[in-house]
Amino acid sequence: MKKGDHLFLVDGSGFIFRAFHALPPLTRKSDGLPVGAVSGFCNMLWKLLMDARDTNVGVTPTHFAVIFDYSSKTFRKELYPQYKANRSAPPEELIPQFGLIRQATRAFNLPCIEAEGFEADDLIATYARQAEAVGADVTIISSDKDLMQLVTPMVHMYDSMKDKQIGIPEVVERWGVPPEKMIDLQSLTGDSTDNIPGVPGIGPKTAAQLLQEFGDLDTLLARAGEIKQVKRRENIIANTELVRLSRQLVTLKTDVPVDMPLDALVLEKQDGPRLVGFLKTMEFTTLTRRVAEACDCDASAIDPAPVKFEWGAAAHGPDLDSATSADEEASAPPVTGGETGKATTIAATANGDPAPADLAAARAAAFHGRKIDTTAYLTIRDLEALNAWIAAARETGLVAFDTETTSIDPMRAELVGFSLAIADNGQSTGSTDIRAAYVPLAHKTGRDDLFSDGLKLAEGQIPMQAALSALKDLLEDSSILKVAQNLKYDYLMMKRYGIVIQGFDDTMLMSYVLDAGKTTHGMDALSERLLGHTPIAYKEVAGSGKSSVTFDFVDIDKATAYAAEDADVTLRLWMVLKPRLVAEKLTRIYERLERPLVPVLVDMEERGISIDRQILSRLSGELGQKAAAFEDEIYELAGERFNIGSPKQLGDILFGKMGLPGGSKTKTGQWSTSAQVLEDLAAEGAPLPRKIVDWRQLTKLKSTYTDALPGFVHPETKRVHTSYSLASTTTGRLSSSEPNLQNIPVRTAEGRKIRTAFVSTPGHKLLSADYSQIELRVLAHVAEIPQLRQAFADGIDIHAMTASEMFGVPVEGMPSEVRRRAKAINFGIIYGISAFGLANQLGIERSEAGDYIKKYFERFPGIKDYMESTKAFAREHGYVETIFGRRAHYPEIKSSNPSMRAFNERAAINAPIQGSAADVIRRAMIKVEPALAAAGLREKARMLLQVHDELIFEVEDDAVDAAMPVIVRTMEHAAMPAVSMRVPLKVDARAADNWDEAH
DNA sequence: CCCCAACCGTA
DNA sequence: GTACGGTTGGGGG
Repeated sequence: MKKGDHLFLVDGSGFIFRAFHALPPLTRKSDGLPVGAVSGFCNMLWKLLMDARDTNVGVTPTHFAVIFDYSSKTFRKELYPQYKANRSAPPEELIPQFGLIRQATRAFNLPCIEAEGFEADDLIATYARQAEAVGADVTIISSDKDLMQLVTPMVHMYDSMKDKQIGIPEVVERWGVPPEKMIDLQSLTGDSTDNIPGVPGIGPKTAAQLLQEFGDLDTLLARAGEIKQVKRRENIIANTELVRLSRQLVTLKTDVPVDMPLDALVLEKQDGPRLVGFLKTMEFTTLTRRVAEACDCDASAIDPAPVKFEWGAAAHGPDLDSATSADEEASAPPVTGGETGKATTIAATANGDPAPADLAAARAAAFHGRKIDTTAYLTIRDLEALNAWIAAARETGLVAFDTETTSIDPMRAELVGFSLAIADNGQSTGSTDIRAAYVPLAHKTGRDDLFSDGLKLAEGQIPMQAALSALKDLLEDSSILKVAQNLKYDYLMMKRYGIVIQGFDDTMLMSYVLDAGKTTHGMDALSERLLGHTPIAYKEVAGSGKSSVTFDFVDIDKATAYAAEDADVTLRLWMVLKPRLVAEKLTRIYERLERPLVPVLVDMEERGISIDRQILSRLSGELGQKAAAFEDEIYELAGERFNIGSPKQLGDILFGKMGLPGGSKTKTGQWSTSAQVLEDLAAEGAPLPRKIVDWRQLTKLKSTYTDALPGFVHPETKRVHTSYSLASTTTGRLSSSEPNLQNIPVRTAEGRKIRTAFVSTPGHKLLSADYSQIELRVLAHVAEIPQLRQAFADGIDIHAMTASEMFGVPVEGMPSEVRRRAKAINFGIIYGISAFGLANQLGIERSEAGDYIKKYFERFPGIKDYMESTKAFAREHGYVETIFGRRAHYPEIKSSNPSMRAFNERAAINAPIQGSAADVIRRAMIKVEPALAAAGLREKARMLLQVHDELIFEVEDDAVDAAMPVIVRTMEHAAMPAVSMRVPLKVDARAADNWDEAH
C-alpha cells in the first residue's frame, strides 16, 4: 500500500447488527434456515460495492476488508469482567448466520478478518493507523461512535445506510469535541450498552463542556477540585479510578498483531459466478439477478454453490447443494411472425450467451443497413387492438414508446397520439421481427374559419380517457421496459396526463454515455449512423415555416408512417446500444448517473420558477433609457448615425472613419470590435469605445433578459419552465435553454438586478447552495497535489496559497494584484493552460506568462504529471474519464493540424475536471430529494434549478432551517461512496426572498 | 426562411 | 486557455 491508495474497512459486526434489525426477523430460506441477516448483509455490501468497486477506472477504494468480532472473550473482559456483561445472548436465529455471513464475504471476494481476543474495532484501528502511516486514505464503513476516535484528516467514516460521511466537523458537531478527545469524552460518560462505568450524572454535553474547559481528561482529573458544581465535583473525584478504567476500555488498540498485512487487502475483481452461486444457494433471487446483470454472467448457467453451516436442529437437512427455485432468468419469448418480416438471426454461442463484445458487434452489423418499411405500420383505432398490443408488450417485457404532440415544449404541448414498437421474438439473441403501430387520439378535421362549422375530432380514434387508462397500465408497470428516445420529453408529457412512467431506458442517454464527444445524440443522427437509415423528416409530414401545421392536423396515414417509424427506429437503436453498454462497461454510468436524473429533471422543469414581471418591466425601461442616452452620445462622437449593434458598421466607423488603430482580427478577416479591443482603445484615451462597451452591456441585458424572460412565463402556471438537456455537452454538464437559466447575470451590479426578479412564492424562500471551488478540489483530488489538499483541508484561501507558493509573498497583506494573477493561473490550469491564453487573460507578455507556467509546474509537479498523463491517455484511447468513469471523447486529438491538436489536448485536460464536478452535482441531485423526504421535508423543499455548481430550491419558510443542513450535507457527500474524495467538498448555502440575495 | 459569425451572459 | 445558449446582423436563397 502506498500514498494515494484508499483503504475501506467495513465494520462487519456492525453491518450484521443493522442488517438483522432492519429486516423482518424471520426471513427464511425454503428449507427453513433463517437468512434474514445474511440477506441484509449481502444487500448492504453489494450496494456499497456497486458504487465503490470498479473494473475499469481507478476509482477508490484500492484496498478493502470486512472486519468481524471473533468472540466475546477479549482483553477487555479480562480487564473488567462486567464488560458487555449486560448484553443478552444473540437471538437463536442469528447464530447460524454468523458463519454464513463470513462465507458471504468470501463469496464477494473480499478479505474477511478477525482476531482472537480482540474486537473488530481494534482491528479497524490497527489497520487504519497502519494505512495512515504510509500516506493512504482510510474510510471506515460504520456509524459507531466507538470508532470516531480514529477520525483524522486522512481517516473518515461513512454510514452507508444513511449515506452520510463522518469527518472531523461531523464529530465535533455531534459530540462537541474533536475526534482525538472522543476517548476522554467516552471515559467520562461511560456506555450503558457496553456496561462501561463512567461518572454518574455526566453525559456527553457535560463531558464536552468539561473537556472544553480543562483541555483533556488528565488535567480534568488532576484539577477536579476546581469544579464549581458540588455534586459534579464529588462524583468525579469519587470515580477517578473508574474513569481511568473506562479509558482503558474505550481506547482502541492500534497494535493488534494481524495475520494479513495491509498489502493483502488489495481489492480484487468481483468473481461474478462465485458470488452468484452463493446467492443462488441463499435463494436471494433479486440480488442474484442484479449481481448477474452487473457482472454480466448468466445466472441460469451457474449452479448454486455448496455452503457450510452449523445448525443445531436436525429438521433442516443440508440439502443446500440441490438446485433451488431461485432461477428467475427470463427465457427467450417464442418467435412469432412479424409484420415487417425479414428477420436477421444472430447465432448464439454454445452456452446460449455470446460474449458482450460479440453480441454488441453482431447487433450493430445486423441492424445497420437493414431495410425499414414505413408502409407496413399499423394504425390502431380501437381499444381491443390497443389492448392486444399492450398484452404483447407484457409478453416480451419490452416496448418502444413515443408521443406525438402539438408542441416541442412539453409544458405546453397537448397529446395527439402515441406509437409503440414491439420485438416479437424478444431481445435474447438479437433476431428481431419488429412491428410498430400508431395510436391517433386527437387528430382533427375541418378548418377553423368563418366558412366552416369549426373543428371536429377525426373519425376512428380511441376516446382519450379510455386510451390513457389502458396506457397507464403499460407505462406504470415497471416489469415492462419502456424504451424511448429523449424520454424526458415523453415522461413530462405523460406526467401531465397523470401517468408516471416506471421502468424505462432512453436511447439518447445510452448514446451519450457511449459516445459523448463523437456525435450528437438526436434520433435522426443516431438512425443515420447506427442503422444507416434516414427517418421521415418532421417537416415532410407537418410542413415548415408559415405553411406548417401542428401534428393534430396531420393526416392520420402520414402520421402513422412518421410516428410508428420513430418507435421502430428507437427500438432498433436500443437493440444496438444496450449490448454496447455492457461490452464497454458503461452500464453503471448510465444507470446511476444518467437514467435516474430523468425524473428529477422532469420535476424541476415542471415546477418552474416564479419571476416578478414588474421588476423586469421596470428594469427594461431603465435599460432602454440609459441605452438611448448612450446612443445619442455615440452618434455625436461618430458624427453620424449607424447601427451600433453591427460589428461591421461599427468597425468601419472606428477603424475607418475615425482612424483608430485596430487590434485583433476575427476569423473572417474583419477588425474585431470585441470588448477586449474596445477596452484597450479606451485605455489609450479614445472616448467612443468605452461608450460602445457600456451600450452593449445595457442592450444585452435588455434584449436577452428583461425583454425576453417575460415571454417565457407559462400562461397557466405563471412560472418560467426551462428545459434541461442531459446529452448536449461533451463533459457531462447539463445545459439549459428556452430560457437558458444558467447564464443569468451575476458579475456586474447592473446585471445582478435581473436576479432580483427571480422570486420565491409567498410563504417560501429561495435557497441557493453552491459548491465552493469544486473544480480546483477535483484537481487536487485527481492530481494528488499535497499543498492543494492541505489548503483545502485547512480551509484556507486557495488562490492566496498558490500566489504564496509561486511568488514567495506571505498571505498576510498580499497585494490583490498578486492574488489575481495566481487566481488566473489556477483557472488556466483547469482550462488546460497555454502561455498564449494566460498572457491574454492577464494582459502580459507571452514570455512572462510562459515563465509563470514554468514556475507553477516546478511548485506543483503533480499538476504537470496529471496533464501529461491525461494527454497520453487521450491520445491512446481517444477519450478521457471522470473520476466516476464517465467518458468524454476527443477523436481529433491526433489531428495533424497543430492548433486543432492543441485545442483537443486542452479540452481533454479540462474534461475530467469539469466532468467530475458535473458528476458530483448529478449525484447530489439524484440523492437530495430522497434525503429531504427522509427528513420529513417532502414537498416542503423542492429543487428548482441547477447552474453547474449551484442548486436552487424553493423552501417553505418554516422548513428552511431544517432543509439547509440536509441539502448541504447531501451535496458535500455526494461523491460517496463511489469515490471518496481526498479533499473535502464545501457547500455554501443561503436563503432569501430572491435569487440575488440568496446567492 | 435558414444559417453563420460575432459578441457576450454564466460556470 | 474549458463548457455552454441567446441575440443580433447580415448574407444567401
